[in-house]
Amino acid sequence: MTLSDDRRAAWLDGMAQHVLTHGLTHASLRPLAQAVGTSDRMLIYHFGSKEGVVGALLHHLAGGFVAELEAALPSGRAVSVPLCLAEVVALLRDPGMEGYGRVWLDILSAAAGGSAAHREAGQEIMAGFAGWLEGRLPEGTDEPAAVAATLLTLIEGVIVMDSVGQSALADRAVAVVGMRLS
Amino acid sequence: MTLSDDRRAAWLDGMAQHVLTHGLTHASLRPLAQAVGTSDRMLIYHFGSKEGVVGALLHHLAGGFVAELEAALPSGRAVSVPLCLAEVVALLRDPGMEGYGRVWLDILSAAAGGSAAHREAGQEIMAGFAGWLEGRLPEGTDEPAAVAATLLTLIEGVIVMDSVGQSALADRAVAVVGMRLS
DNA sequence: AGAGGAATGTAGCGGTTGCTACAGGTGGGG
DNA sequence: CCCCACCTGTAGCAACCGCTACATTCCTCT
Repeated sequence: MTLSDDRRAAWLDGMAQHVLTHGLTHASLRPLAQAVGTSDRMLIYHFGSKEGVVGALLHHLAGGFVAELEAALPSGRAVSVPLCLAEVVALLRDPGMEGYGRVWLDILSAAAGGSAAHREAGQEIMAGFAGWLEGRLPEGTDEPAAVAATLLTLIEGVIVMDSVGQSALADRAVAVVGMRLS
Repeated sequence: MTLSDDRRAAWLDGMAQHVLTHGLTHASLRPLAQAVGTSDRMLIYHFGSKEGVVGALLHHLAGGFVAELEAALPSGRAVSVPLCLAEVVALLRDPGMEGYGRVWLDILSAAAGGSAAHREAGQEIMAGFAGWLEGRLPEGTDEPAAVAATLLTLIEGVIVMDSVGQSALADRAVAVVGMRLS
């Protein structure tokens, strides 16, 4: 259980990478372990159980997601609410973020299925996203929390529409809301 | 492969019921078969493979979903766009529709994971939902298709927020958009 | 009644799952 | 030096997965 922090972080990085490309739903211990050069035996030993592995991995992914957001759009505040919305949608559609979209839907599915760990990870990711988004709203926005909630909900809808190939509908929605919120 | 239509429909009903309460992601043939009083052997025999079972089941669920929508709000058009939005959100949050929300997220997860069958089912469900929603918009709504796309995307976002216990954020978004769209 | 195809039960195959028992190695403190 | 606690490789277990071979029953058509 002592496992040096370096190695733990390296394992989590490697497993996160594996999950981002292969999905979280059907991730099993042996491929996960192979992705970081160890064995299922060791994952169980150091994390206690698969639940422990997944819990740590979800927490790691939540941090990685906000880090990715801040790395991609670090410049501070957007110049208008519609532009902010458009920027974020474009960012989430970037191929580099594709994996997060997939894992995100896996998390939602598991959370809706009753997994407390996934539900909590979902809340953690959502909180991080909401905080980052609110920080990007133009200075002096009225009711920033309400606007952020609106953008957030709409953006989640865009992710859903994209996942079934209805990006066109999502684009219309973004355009309409952008116009009404300006 | 000949399987009378009655029995096929009964099987699909039973399997749909099972999936609506136990989830689609981890549904396996043996429990599915037991739920309708047959064996995995028979499901494979009549549907060819698990893929065949799931494909038929997804199609059945798509039909069942729109049927449920029309049964719940049959009265025709809403009196205003914000009211329409509020009604639909309330309907989707009804405990009777809970199973569909869960299965919906399972479908999205699988679609994002690359399953063509789930992706197509997602499009079918989305199309049915969009059509029904557009038919509920108040008479004389400007650009009904754009408004429907907006509501649809926002509603998908609400489903997502609800699944991680952030209904409060979703409510704020519904309120804001309702105000701006009136 | 007999023939033949459709439908079904039984049993099991090969694979994967999470997890574990057992046997070692390895390194630092007495 | 030796001992003991930590770490790890090997092998395997029991359960489950989709699927299938084989034998049998059932129904229909002639």
